[in-house]
Amino acid sequence: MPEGYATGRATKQSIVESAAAAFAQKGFYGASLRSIAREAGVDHSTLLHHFGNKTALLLAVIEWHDSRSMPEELPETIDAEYIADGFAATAARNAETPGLVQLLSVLTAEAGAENHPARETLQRRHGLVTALIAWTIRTQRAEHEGHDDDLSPEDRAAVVVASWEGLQVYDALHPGQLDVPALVRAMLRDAFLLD
Amino acid sequence: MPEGYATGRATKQSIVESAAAAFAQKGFYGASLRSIAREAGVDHSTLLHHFGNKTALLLAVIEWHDSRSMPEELPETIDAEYIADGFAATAARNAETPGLVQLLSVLTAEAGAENHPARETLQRRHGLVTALIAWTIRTQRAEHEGHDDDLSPEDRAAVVVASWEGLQVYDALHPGQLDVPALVRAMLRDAFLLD
DNA sequence: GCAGAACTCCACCACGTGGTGGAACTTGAA
DNA sequence: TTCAAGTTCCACCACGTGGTGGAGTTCTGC
Repeated sequence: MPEGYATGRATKQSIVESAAAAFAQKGFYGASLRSIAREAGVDHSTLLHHFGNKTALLLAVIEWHDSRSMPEELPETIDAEYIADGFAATAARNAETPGLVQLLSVLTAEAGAENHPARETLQRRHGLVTALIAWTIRTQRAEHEGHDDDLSPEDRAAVVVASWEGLQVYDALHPGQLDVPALVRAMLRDAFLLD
Repeated sequence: MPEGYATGRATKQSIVESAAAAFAQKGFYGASLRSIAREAGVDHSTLLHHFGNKTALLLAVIEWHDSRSMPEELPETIDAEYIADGFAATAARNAETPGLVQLLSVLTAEAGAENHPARETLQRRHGLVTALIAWTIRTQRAEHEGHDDDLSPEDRAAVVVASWEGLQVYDALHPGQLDVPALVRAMLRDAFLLD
C-alpha cells in the first residue's frame, strides 16, 4: 500500500528529520540541501529525487511535525477537559523536543513575510488550532454563565495561541527560566473556565 | 564629533535600513550582503568597508532598531502609568512599521539556536525589558495589596513579554485579525493593576 | 529468476556567497 | 591649497547554492 520501496521510505524519513533540525537552526533560507543531505548520509541529489525541490521538503517537514501531535484515537466524548489535556500534553512533549519547537518558531516568524513558501500552510495550521480552542471556549462559556472575559472566544483563542508560541520562543532564548508547560496549562484552564 | 565624513554616515544609515528589511524578510542567514548593498545603492564591498562583516551589520541593525524605541527625555517621576503608556506607544508604533517587527520576530526566533550571532544581544535586550516590567509590577503590587495573581512579578513579566511578541508574530501571519496594540495595552494595565 | 520500477550517486551547470586587496576618487580641517 | 583620512568601486578568491541528466545498482511483485 505505501508508495515506493522500504529503503526509499526510510531514506525519506531520515532526510525529513535532518531537515527539521537544519531548518530549526538556520531557518528555511539559511539551511542548505547539501548540509541536510550530508547529515542524513545521502547525496543531495538523492534528496532532490525524493522531494523535488526545497519548498516541497519544507512542507514535508511540517506535515511530519504535525503528525506527531495528533492523538492516535479519539475518545467517545470530546469535552474541554480532554482538549485541555491534549494541548497540555503537547506542551509537555514540546519541552522535550526543543529542536522541533525551534523549527516551528523560526518558520512561523519567517512566514510573517508574504512570500514565504510555507506561509499558507502555517496560516491554515494556525487557523485550525485557534478554531478548536475558540470552539471550546464558546461551549464552555455557554455552560458557565458567569465569566468575566471581555474578549470574544475567537480573540481569546488567538491570544492563547500567540502567547503559547511566544512562551516557547522566550524559553528557547532563556532556557530554564520558565515552566512553559505549567504556564500553558494554566492559561488553557483559565480560558476554558475549568476548576 | 561624530566619526567619519557626512557622506559615509549617510551611506551607513541607508545600508542599515536596507539590511533591516532584508533580515526581516529572509532572516539573518538567508539575506545576502550583496542584495542588501544593491538595495542601498552601493557595492557590497562598500558595505563591508563600513561594517567589517555580516554579524557586525546585524548588531548595528538591532542597535538602530532599539534607538528608535527610546524616549527622547525622561519625565521627573516614573510611575506605572508612564511605563504602561510608553510600552503602549511602542506597540502602536510597531503596528505602523511591520517590517521592523518582522525583523525582531525572525531574529528572536532564530536566536533560540545557541550559536546565533545575535543571541547574547537579544537575551540582554529581552532581559532589560522584562526587568523593567517586573519592577513595575512589584512596586504596583506593593501599593495595591489585593491582587490575585499567583505568578511572581518576574514570571508575570516574562509572560507579558512573551505574549506581546507572540501576538506580533500572530498578527504578521493573520494581518488585520487582531487589534494588537489594544491587547498589549490591556495586558499591561492588567499586570500593572491599573484602572 | 526476471523485468521493470525505484533508488542512489557522480559529474556538471550557472550563479550566489562572504570576504580581500588595491587603485581611484572625495571630503574636510589646517 | 594641501594632504591625510575616509570613501567607493572593481576584480578577484574559494567555496556553497539549488537544480539537472544520466548511468549504475538495488529492490519487489510476479
